[in-house]
Amino acid sequence: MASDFISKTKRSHSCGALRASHIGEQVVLFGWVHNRRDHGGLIFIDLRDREGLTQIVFDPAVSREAHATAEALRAEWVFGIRGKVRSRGLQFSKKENKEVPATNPNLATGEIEVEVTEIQVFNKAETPPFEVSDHIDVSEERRLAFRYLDLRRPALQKVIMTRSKMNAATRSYFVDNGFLELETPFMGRYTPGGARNFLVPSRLNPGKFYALAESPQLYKQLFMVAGFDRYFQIVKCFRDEDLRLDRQPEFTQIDVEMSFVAQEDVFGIIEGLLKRLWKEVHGLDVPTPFKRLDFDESMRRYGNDKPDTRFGMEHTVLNGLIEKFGVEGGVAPMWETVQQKGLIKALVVSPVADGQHDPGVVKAKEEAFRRANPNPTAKVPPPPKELSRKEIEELEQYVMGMGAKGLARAKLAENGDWTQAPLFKNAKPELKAAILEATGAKPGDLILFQFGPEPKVHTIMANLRVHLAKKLWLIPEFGAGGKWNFLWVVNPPLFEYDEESKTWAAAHHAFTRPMDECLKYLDGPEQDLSKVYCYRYDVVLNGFEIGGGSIRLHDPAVQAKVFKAMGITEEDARSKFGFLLDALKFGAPPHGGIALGMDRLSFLITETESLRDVIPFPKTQKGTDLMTGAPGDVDEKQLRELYVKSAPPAK
RNA sequence: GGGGGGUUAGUUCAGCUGGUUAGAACGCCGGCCUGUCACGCCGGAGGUCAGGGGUUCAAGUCCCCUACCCCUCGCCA
Repeated sequence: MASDFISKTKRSHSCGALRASHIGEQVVLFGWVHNRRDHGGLIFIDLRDREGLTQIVFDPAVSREAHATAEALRAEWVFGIRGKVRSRGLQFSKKENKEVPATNPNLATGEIEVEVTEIQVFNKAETPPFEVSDHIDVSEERRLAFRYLDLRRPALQKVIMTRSKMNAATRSYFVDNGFLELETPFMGRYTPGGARNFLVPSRLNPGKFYALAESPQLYKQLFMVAGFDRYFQIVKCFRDEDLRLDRQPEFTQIDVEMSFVAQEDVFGIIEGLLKRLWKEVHGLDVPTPFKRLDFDESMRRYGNDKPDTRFGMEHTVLNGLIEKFGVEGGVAPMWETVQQKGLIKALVVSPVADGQHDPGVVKAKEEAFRRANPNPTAKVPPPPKELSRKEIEELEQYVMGMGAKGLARAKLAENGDWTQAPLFKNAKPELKAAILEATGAKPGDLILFQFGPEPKVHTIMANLRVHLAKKLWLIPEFGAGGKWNFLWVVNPPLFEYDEESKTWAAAHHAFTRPMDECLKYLDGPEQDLSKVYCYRYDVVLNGFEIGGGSIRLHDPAVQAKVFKAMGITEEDARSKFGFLLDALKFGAPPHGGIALGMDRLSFLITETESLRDVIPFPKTQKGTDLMTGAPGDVDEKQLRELYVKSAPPAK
């Protein structure tokens, strides 16, 4: 009986533990059939648990009974064995024409095997819908539907276990630094603004709803008011917004708040944490402090506030130049953009020199080619130096998908002519020369242009820049490529002008502290909301925002001015955040904090493709769970109990 | 809400300009095999071509609608 074996027999080792030093020992292993190789006489099985694989051998000369049982074993059956560790012995090598040790260098336990004397099958398994193996290709859809099988795959297990290690390291780091791990409610009051909330109807309060917390933001500030001084929490947050490869509706933050600190104190703590995590996971020493980049400069050079600084191709703003030449410059659409207070940006794509490609990408493409072309004399195509005309046309389709009207470009011939550049047909030679000067473009280069409304141009050019870097193998499709470029993006403006409503709105949450030297622009004779910068910061890694925070406004007087500037009446403010405003009146310490995206951190540190690879049970892009079928129907009675009526749109 | 890509055997894919019996690899089943390790060899089974509608003598292939998956803009810190 299975239970007998378990109750009488203790597991002695994991499947990743045994080494040559164990040879001769009696051991007991439990695990799953990972792979079987039946030679008729001998049967080899790779036994798998979360720690690794161990080859076990069934030899009829050792145990006829165990061998007979092993003949029936199939993939993913669960069983336990008792046996003796032995050396793998010798194997004839044709290459070396002699006997060599039969070790498997691919396995940590490759020096040994276990000769089975007793076996107990705990459970059979149906043939799984896909192999539990790292080397096979299965659609993510299938994998999500059978997530518990997918989670058996060693590569995915490793990622999930790394995440567990990160959680432990994070807790110990913060505790070591005097932080308290404090909990906050998930179910709170709905407050407008920011992300859309998931709502939970209240049965005890007909017609009322809780909102699931999009973050513990307000609560953690209350912890500071309450005097806890240093808070952290590894906490789930909920946002009912569209998903992306780096966005899930429920996700985990490392949430932090500190009293009596300035911006640099927060940076120091977070740099220390990230240093610790990279040391723990990769054994790497991440250099600190991280680089600091002004928000405005980031927008100018990269078009977004989370630049990937692993490669160049920075943007050049041409507004000044076009304005100087005026309509006589000969590029009417750009001149019009200047008139309409739009933005004109250029980006230079130079031929990629040998050795500038990402070595990982080169290697991966080579291997893929070798797999597809087994003939060893087949010549591997070289890495791309530049874009073909067809690829440039594809780029145009790509940017038009983001709402661009087209992709203006100029290919610089060796003789200095501008080709493929109808837009510059009538451009003054002096203007062209000035563009070359500003962008640094040389013969052989390709210059790409966007002009139009500022936010759109930024977005398109930012995405185009990354797209090109991947296309030209400057960075891998995913993963770090050996470069971990951490960066703080700092000093953003506090307000954002909203074209639609013609008002200034908070670009961040309403409790971000303006810089002292900007206070005079909040109101009075010098008022100019575009000049109000604030203590707000994002920490960025290789083009992903991994966290963001701010120093908070703890002074009710300044708070009142900010609300007024945003057109929020005292009444409004009271109804939205009355409890926090009250709290600030009772002696709030200066405080500030940050929240790091734990999922993003995990997926970057493990160099996986998507957040779904570091979340054990993730949602699809439509927010569904392919395994459980959530979200699902509920019956009328349940809805009635909650005083809720459901009215989905007719098909 | 918009743009792009996809859905063919259990899995990953091929299937040309519409043409008569829809293929491959892996997996699965059976047989053989005492040193394999993504074992090997021989044989076999396995298909609602996502669903619905249309065009046609004829549809996996062309057209329309729907569903689902992925990337992305908007949205989202």
